[in-house]
Amino acid sequence: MTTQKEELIAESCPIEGLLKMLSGKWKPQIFQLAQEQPVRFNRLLRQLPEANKQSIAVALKELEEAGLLVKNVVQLKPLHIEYVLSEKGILVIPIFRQLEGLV
Amino acid sequence: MTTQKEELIAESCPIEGLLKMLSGKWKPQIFQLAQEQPVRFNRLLRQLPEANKQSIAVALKELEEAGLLVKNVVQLKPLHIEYVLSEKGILVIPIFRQLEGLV
DNA sequence: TTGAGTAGTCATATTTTTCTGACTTATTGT
DNA sequence: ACAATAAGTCAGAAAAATATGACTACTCAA
Repeated sequence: MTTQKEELIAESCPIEGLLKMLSGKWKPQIFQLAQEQPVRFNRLLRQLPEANKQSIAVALKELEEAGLLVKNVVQLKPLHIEYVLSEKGILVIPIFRQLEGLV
Repeated sequence: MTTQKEELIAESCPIEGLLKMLSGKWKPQIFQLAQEQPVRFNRLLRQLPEANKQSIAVALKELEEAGLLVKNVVQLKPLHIEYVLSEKGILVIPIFRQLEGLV
């Protein structure tokens, strides 16, 4: 739950909110993997063997809430739920490439 | 080498390190303020009245370590220690402006 | 019917980050 | 001499993030 304090701070500093899109454990890695192919819960558990269910579930939820990923149900039995990059997510990629460039 | 459809990416993720430049409490705000004028410890305590000494000290140290700020001793008595944007810090600004633009 | 795959949730630890208040060392002003 | 400002440091407490292991609910193949 967001406190009053956090809201005031977020309003006063745009960068802070932006960084929260991808800050949090495994979120950068998941965002990376999503650039190659849609990501799925159980596959991520295998791709990131040191991650745990909980963190991956939280990361997927927050990446979706941040508008970087879109959740999508694939009609296979059993149902597959995949997360693909949103339009916004795609726009973010070249910007992070620039940041990588100046390190 | 086996042809693995599900590739393991446990270790390297360039974005992750980049985000750490500015993730941490008060670091985005301090970076913002540093774009206006050099920042100083005690002045930050007044500019960010909800922050505490410890966090500001840590933030300044880490922003310096990340190469975004440069520490500089001003020969006033008592000595003033100010932190100014580095070249790299200046290069980061327009990139974050782009990120702000797509929200 | 049993076992394995799908995608999670939940309560409880453990770990990491942040906060609090006392303390330091040096200089200036009254 | 004493209070105020500079720039911090430190230990311990509180809060937040992350990890662990058990559990749910559905489908498929043997």
